[in-house]
Amino acid sequence: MRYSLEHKAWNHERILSVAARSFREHGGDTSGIGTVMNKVGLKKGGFYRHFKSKDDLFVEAVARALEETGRSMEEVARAAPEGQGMRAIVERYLSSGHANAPGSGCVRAALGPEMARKPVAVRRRIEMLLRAYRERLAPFMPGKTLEKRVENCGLLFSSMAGVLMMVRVMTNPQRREQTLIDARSMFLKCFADL
Amino acid sequence: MRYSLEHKAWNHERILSVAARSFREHGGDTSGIGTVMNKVGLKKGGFYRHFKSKDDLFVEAVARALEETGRSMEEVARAAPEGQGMRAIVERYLSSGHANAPGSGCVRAALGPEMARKPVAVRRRIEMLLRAYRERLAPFMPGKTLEKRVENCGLLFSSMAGVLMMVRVMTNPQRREQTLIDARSMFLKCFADL
DNA sequence: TGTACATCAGTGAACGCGCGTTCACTGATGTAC
DNA sequence: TGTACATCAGTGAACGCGCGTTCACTGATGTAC
Repeated sequence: MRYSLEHKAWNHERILSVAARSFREHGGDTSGIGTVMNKVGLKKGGFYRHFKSKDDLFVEAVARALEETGRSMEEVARAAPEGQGMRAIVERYLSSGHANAPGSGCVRAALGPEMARKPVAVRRRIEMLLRAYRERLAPFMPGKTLEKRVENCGLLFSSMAGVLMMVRVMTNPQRREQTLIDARSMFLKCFADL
Repeated sequence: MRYSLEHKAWNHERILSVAARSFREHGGDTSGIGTVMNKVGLKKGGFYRHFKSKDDLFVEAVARALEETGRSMEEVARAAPEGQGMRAIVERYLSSGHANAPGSGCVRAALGPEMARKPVAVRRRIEMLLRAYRERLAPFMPGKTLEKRVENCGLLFSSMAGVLMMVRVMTNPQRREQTLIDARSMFLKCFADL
């Protein structure tokens, strides 16, 4: 081969990383393959050596984003005092930092409706990723059974994604922050005793 | 004038109506001006006699959608027994019917991230529309003061939009319905005593 | 060890297409006289 | 009442542009002998 296997894996990684950020920042329809490839330092023609199609890249970028967010949430929950995992998650998710950095944030809040419009085949792959995410963070959720905790995990993150998404529409930083404060206390109160 | 004033107003209305549906169904970036105009029965060149730009149409379509959803929610809340307004709203919003009809549903769940990516000038206009919506439905919300009810209205609809959006990603109708049921009882429980 | 060949990541040009926007023009109507 | 003119919603063609995808080709490397 012309390039070593590590070389290819490395570029694959970089395309994914740039796409995951670009899609969340500007939307999937607005981020072109050409732009992504140029940012990586390659020409757009080379894209199809790495991915079957743009939708294929989309799914892998969603996977990457969910893995990152999931890891971040898990870390913050583990670092919290005993029994305060969910509080830590809510506070991290509904933070100004998260609201101001969609490119490295939760993919639900950035691409939710776009995911919903994808063909069934694409959505099925995304569903599996979302299930893995729910199960990963379920241990920190309230609920008597594991099943309940997984369910609550889904509801909590979907709801918070909606709030984050609408906070990002707001133009006034004070109002954004105040809404996040209100939302944090609302979610902590609501999900404390489920 | 070539056409009467009513004629122009009527076409303006129809462009808006088609766009509001098309944007919510396929996304703003994916619905072209040409497609919208053709669906109305006009050529795309005529678009600029009615709107300054596509972003201008976007804002007016959001306004139209929020007005429709707001009216529907207000109706359902008024029709409910005394004190059951919010319950009726939650049940209508988190219904299968709503989940299956994004084109005529809540614009937050369909275009939230897209709105968040618009330039500040556009977002400011949308903010005003959202405020009007919150104030319209605040009477049915829990909260000791009007201010609290308005705030809770914002949080409730943002959260529900997140859930609706993620339900639309799901491919299995049973799972969609079950998630909506779970979400309804969660929101009713949470927002009952705020 | 040296040579011939196969592999394949990346290139660059091309494909057809639809995008948002502009503009000279049309022609039916309303207005002025 | 009849005529001349102004208005302007809608047309159709053009603008430059970027899109996703395909493909013949390049050329450095790995493999086979």
